Amino acid sequence: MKIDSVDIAQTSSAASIICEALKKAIVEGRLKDGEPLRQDEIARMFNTSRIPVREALTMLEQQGLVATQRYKGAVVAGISPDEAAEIWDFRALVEGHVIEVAVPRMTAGTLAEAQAHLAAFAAAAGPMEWGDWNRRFHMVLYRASGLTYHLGIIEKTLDRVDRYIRAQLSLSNGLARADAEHRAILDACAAGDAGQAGALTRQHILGAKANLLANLRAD
Amino acid sequence: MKIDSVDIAQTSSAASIICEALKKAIVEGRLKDGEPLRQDEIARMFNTSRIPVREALTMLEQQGLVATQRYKGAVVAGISPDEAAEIWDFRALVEGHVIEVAVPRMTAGTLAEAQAHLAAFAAAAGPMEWGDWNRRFHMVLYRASGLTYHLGIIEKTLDRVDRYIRAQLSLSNGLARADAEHRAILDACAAGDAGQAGALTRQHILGAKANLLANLRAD
DNA sequence: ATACTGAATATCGGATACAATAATCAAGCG
DNA sequence: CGCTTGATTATTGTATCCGATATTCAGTAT
Repeated sequence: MKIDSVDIAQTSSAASIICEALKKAIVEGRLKDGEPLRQDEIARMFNTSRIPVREALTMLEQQGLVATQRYKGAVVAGISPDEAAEIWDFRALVEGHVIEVAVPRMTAGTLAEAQAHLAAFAAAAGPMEWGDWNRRFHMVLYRASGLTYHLGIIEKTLDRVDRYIRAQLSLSNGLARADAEHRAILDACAAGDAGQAGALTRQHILGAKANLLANLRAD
Repeated sequence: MKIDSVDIAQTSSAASIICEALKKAIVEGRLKDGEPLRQDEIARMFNTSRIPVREALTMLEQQGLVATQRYKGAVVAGISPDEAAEIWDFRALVEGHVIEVAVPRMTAGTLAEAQAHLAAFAAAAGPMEWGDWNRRFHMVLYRASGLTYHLGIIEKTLDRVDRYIRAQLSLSNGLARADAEHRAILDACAAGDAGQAGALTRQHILGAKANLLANLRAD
């Protein structure tokens, strides 16, 4: 076999492509809470029938990103202050644990990558990029844990709340504060102090929770 | 309005009915790991077309209960020893935390209900019932926490592994040991000792993990 | 006998068409 | 004028049909 081979496997169906596109729009906050998602309209956007659209919406509903009512359609699922408070507590619990497992397994490459994401975060120009680099920074550290199941749950949870995190980063001091805390977390990781990394991560998340709730209440 | 009104709302579509039925069969272990799920076969069973079947399968895939390959179909998703180990650690983390939150919020009714489930558990006759009452016992205690998001994650995780728990309960000493540990947990709850309840729950889960891994390795 | 080739079958992904339900709106009645 | 009632429209849920892909198996050549 002397020719170069390309993996031609179509691993992605129309449904999953549509799902990913919608998910991205929701996570980035381009689709607002409660905004209805019409099957016909989406089908026309992607030049497909409604069948794959319906499967995409089914996936998103399972992920908690949209809420569907029979014969009434799907809307972007919002989040109540109570839910928000609980989800941030959950994040502190799980992400705090995962980073403690991760620290002793981090390589020089892990730390370098996290450092690079931190620099990109500081240099980024708008809420979209801030959110992206923020998330990448944390996930690189978590991924060193090798805890696949935990990581999947974390990703799902972040998908659910990423747009609120982006909004918080945009507020006054949000960016500077996050940056300082990120550096402290990374220092603890570099020092191999798992307990400290866990404690700082929990503080980071619970501090964000307090800010978020204060702002949600302001509305 | 003087007549009795019945909620005639059809909250359940064909897809969700099929999904629940398949989920029950998988969770109870009646469908074995790797067993293929043919669309038209299932469609015939429920007297529907394949469309709602496909939506049910996408739901189950999102929940991690089936694995789908494009143009090849869906099979019941098994679990590797590594995944099992990680999932039990996750359970210890989350369920341990949730019960600590729950203890101070438990009412006399909560404890009575848990007690009743314990009795039913001891009186039950086979692996199916053991599994059901075991799960109900734990969930009643967790539910007192009021932590909706955490509870949802716990339910999803238990769906994923319930058949393995059932299998473990059927093994020698599995039942007696679980019963003794359940009583200890309930006692701690009744005494209002959240820390103790959390510690016992974690032991309960991590002990089960050790048993499970020993048995998985024996194969 | 074995390995390759190609047709036949089984199964899945998607498009079109129809049925069921909800939302809108106009007409009639008090 | 407000409320109800019925028809119209919009949207969703499901069935049927068609094209795409994978699998199986018979046939053939080496």
